[in-house]
Amino acid sequence: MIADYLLNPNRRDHSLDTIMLERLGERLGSGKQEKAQPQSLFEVDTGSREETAEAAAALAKLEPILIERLTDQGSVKLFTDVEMPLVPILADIERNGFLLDVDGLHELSKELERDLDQMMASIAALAGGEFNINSPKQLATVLFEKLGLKPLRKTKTGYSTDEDTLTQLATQHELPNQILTYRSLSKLKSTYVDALPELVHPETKRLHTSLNQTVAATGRLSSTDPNLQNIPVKGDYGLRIREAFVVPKGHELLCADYSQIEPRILAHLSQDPRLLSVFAKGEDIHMATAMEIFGLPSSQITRDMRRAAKTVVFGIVYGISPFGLSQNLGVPQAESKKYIDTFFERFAAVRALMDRNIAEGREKGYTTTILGRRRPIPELQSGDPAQRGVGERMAVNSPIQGSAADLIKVAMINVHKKLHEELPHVKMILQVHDELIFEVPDHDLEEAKRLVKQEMEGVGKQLGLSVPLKVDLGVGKNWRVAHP
DNA sequence: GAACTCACG
DNA sequence: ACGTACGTGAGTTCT
Repeated sequence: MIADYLLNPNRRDHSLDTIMLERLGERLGSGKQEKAQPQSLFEVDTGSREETAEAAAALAKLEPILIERLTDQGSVKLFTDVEMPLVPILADIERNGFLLDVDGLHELSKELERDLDQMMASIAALAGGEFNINSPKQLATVLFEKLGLKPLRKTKTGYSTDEDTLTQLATQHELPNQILTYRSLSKLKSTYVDALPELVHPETKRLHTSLNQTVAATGRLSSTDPNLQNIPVKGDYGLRIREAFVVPKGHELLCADYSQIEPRILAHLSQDPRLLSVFAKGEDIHMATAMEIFGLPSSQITRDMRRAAKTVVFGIVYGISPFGLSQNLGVPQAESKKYIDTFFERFAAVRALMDRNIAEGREKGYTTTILGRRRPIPELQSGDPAQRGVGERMAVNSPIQGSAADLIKVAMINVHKKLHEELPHVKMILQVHDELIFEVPDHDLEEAKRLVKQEMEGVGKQLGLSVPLKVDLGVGKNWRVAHP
């Protein structure tokens, strides 16, 4: 929606200041459909470039207060210094767009249609009749009444048929596996392969997403219409969808990922000596935690042990419970509890950080990130223990996820500035939480790689991080190949 | 429009 | 005793 607006030829000559005001209009909009509705600020366009710039600067100063007043629904939003300078950069990204291989997706659609037709017949045979596989209700009837399989979990309205359930049911019957495959193909076809080409802009021939700065509670961006932050990255068909994200002739796609950004922030915030040492030495974090958790030298760490350690670290960042970890790893709760206990023994400062975050959240009503971004967590004051649990996990996770969002926002500002000065033909075309994507003319490639890596990693020092930041680069003619 | 499911970091 | 990992957006079905 916003992208459409910015692409309107009648508005192309408007100054960035005007665009910033437009973005403020979006930011102050109320709901999903309403986001581009003009609010009073939206109308502030004096017709004079200087006056408009002045108004924008004034708004930038007032903004935290404005936001606080206008979103006064128990959720106070305060904005740090990164959001305003990011506004024209997001507008740039939206205007640039991502080139899509529409013909390739059309081919893929036909293949998927054939596969789905075949699977539908085979599923009908196994189920003893045709039914709508996309209907969880009808599927539950087939699985749990017709075939008599044992339901595992309930939803509000009936028995669950989600991926986790079907994976477990697969040991009893052949049907669940086929359903899983059918579902995943159907998802890819409807959400991506068929939907994306419809959203290509008729003039630019590109996909222009909208990047929202006011949706995610932690300070992350979100992406809509289309969401380009959840393009598939796994499986044969998923990878073929990524192949459809391409660059024009004479260009390369450059992808730059922060490596292990959240564990690095965990190390910084906790100041845990072992974690700090792992990153200072450039060691493999998951191997290192596996060695600590299992008490074994690296030579004796198996792939499964490393995978378990990786899951434990994720769990810590999310505010873990032994139950959740045991579900995720498929091990008994007693075992997952041992992993967690041992982790906290070896990385004691991490537990202290979690306790600190929860205590701060409870006392102040909000948590904070590296740049001072606040997230209100009223759940911590709830009388309901389950709700408090929810709040505690938010209090553990928000400073980490939110600080990562801070870092990449600063990186975007720095990279954008340097590109403008040194490589004006390089376009930033997407951000996916810990990853920036650029469209680069062939002759700029080597310099762009150097610049992007240097600026992204440089944010660590700039913000006083106690760990080095590491950026992995990938280059190619499409997103599948270029993804590091 | 709610509920369910599943795509991503 | 109880529910159970953080943050998103979108397509489909059904009420």
